Amino acid sequence: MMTMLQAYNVYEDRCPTRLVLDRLADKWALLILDRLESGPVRFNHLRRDIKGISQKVLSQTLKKLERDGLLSRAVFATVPVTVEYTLTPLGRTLTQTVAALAHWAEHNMDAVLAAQEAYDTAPSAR
Amino acid sequence: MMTMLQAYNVYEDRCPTRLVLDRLADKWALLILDRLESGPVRFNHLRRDIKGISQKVLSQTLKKLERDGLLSRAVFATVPVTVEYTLTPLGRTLTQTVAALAHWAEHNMDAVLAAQEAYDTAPSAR
DNA sequence: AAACATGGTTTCAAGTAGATACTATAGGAG
DNA sequence: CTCCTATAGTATCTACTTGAAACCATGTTT
Repeated sequence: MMTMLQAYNVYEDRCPTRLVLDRLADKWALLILDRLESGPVRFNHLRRDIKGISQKVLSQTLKKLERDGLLSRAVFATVPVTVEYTLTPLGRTLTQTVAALAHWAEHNMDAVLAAQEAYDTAPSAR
Repeated sequence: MMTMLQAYNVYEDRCPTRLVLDRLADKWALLILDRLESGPVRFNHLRRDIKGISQKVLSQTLKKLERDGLLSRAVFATVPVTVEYTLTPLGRTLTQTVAALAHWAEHNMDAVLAAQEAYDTAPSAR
């Protein structure tokens, strides 16, 4: 299948890639995708693992990611119904990049915190 | 310098990496960092290149990125004053990952749009 | 004098996120 | 029988953030 890569440009306002970037440039979406890398996870399990996310935002974010084809939703008719979220192959192509971003944050925290402190205590007029 | 990598965990609510992820999980910040990869750019040049960004948001985002030590701000006393923004070495370590994310969006647009259409036209109860 | 360029700040309306409470179903404890 | 637990969400209300537009200060061009 041939694709015209030049037809898409994230810098353009009306380019559909902006819609995708909007979705990816979302703290919760990144954390969810990263968390799903190791296998399927249930709703409340995600809620407990990703500290600070609310039920509403988790629900909304999962719905958007499913709509984008990045993860799939499987319902099991267990006693309290179980819902499992799994990365799709498309979603799987993303996680490596996403993980790199999340892990950059972990590795470069010290430098960023130092920069913030230097900035905040700088004597120059700001 | 030894760092305790295990001390940081993006899934934890109060972990400082969350602050960094908040910054990176920002559409405009990603676009700015990506745009600066090829060299220093002036304020209004960024504004024109990144279609749809407002002056206020550009100004605020640049300030945050400068505070985080990801880019530096240089003022030149030209006739209308010129301000140039440049990636710092720290910022430079990020751009490859950021570029990968932006370019994932460009490469996988077709699949995402197809998934959205399939989702929206699905007969299943949603 | 009016328009335009620079790099911003201010203001205000509108949209979004978060906290909390609520729904529905069914098993087990008392 | 009633209460508490668990599941996976939805509804509501408030507080914050975003975006659009106007404004500011300077100086050069028309």
